[in-house]
Amino acid sequence: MEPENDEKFVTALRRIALMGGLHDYVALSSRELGDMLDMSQQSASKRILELLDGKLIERDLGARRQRIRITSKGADMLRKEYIEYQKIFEMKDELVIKGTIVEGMGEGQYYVTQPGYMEQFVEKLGFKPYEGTLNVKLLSTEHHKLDTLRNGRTIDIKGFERNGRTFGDVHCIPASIQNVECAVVLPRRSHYEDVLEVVCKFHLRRTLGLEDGDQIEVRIRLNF
Amino acid sequence: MEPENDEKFVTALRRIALMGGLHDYVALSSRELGDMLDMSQQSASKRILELLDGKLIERDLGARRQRIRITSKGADMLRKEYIEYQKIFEMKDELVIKGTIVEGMGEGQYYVTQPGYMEQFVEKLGFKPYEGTLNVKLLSTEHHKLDTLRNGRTIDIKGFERNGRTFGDVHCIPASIQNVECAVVLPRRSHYEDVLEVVCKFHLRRTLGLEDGDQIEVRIRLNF
DNA sequence: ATTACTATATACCGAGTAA
DNA sequence: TTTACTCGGTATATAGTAA
Repeated sequence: MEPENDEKFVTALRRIALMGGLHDYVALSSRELGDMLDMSQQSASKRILELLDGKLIERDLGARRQRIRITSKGADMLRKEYIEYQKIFEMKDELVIKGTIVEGMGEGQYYVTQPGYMEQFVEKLGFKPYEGTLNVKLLSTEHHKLDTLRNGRTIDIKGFERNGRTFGDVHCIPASIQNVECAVVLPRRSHYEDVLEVVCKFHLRRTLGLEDGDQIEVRIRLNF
Repeated sequence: MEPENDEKFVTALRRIALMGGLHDYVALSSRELGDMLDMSQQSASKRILELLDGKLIERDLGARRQRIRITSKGADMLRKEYIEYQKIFEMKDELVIKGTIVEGMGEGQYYVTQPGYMEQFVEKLGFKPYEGTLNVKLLSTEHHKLDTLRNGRTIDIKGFERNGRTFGDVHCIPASIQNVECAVVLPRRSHYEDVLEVVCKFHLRRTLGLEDGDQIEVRIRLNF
């Protein structure tokens, strides 16, 4: 039983993040880090080497001062803890995400109407979706909330193959827009998407009178 | 230079908090805690003793299963980290608290007009307060935000004595209500108060046309 | 001033075990 | 079953120091 001691890494990462290391390289000597963490320069230097080894930070070792930034792997580690704290202190069961309506390119309709998905939507979401999706582009300030969603419970729609084409797994969460029940489809993590696709029993654009560019709030139910 | 290793304590506290230990005693054996923290039963037992020693948890050592809850000191430790994560991920510099206008009992006026306070208000807040306060009773869902405020920066007004009566320290934070600049006075922690007193250059009730029972939003500036 | 190696001191963990 | 002691092995920290 090895203790897998993430904690000492996260502590250092948090310090670096508070200096802005999530967004850009920050100049940070081992002595400064040591002071912040209440440890010696030597230990801080070692900690930095460990973080580098674990690909949690990247370093630009200049002649005088090294500059450090947090990798996406390191950011994930921090976010995971943040989400735990949110659970502890917020105990919220809904998350509101703001975004604007954008034009769909028809793929929504193409995917939703695939029988392989449609059957599962009906069974797992409890309604037969309208044959098309509403696309909501998230405001940039809301983007990080996708990670919160991905770390919570989701309704998982299994992928399938059809005519030699692969349709991947889809992860949904129940939601509502202006009190109309619906479900959001989480975008793939890898593509760094910022558009939520919303499936609904009704034609949301018509029902709610929405047009491209309108700003809306999607209320997502976390503990369904 | 002793490393003052809070981190291992916070990690255990977080685990306990996720089980509900902030709100009530939770049954938690040293083996279970050990499993959750990836450590042995022996080490978890030791960790529990350390947490007890540091008054971070309280324990009800029953015959079969011990029950543990987090003390207010332990909760503070967790909240402090939570606030760091909020800083990292939210980068917010204001906090909006909702509440309703309630009747003041005249104590606001009594206190504000004490010269010992008034002089400091003028000096440290930058305005001469109207001789009375607006009392805002927080919605119960907003109560926890007081702790966030208490952990951030405050403008501290020193207490004093006068005619044998003791006037305590007062902690203020700059804020605004409907774009009118003001400052909130944090209620004493010990009394578990849920009423914010708002001091302002103007008579807020008259200026904003507020009446008892009206719901308002107080925008509090965190990084003044 | 840096970073980071080596050697030594300290802290920590867990196996064995008692109550 | 519990909790928690002692003890020995190991991991971690720092002082001294090189580059």
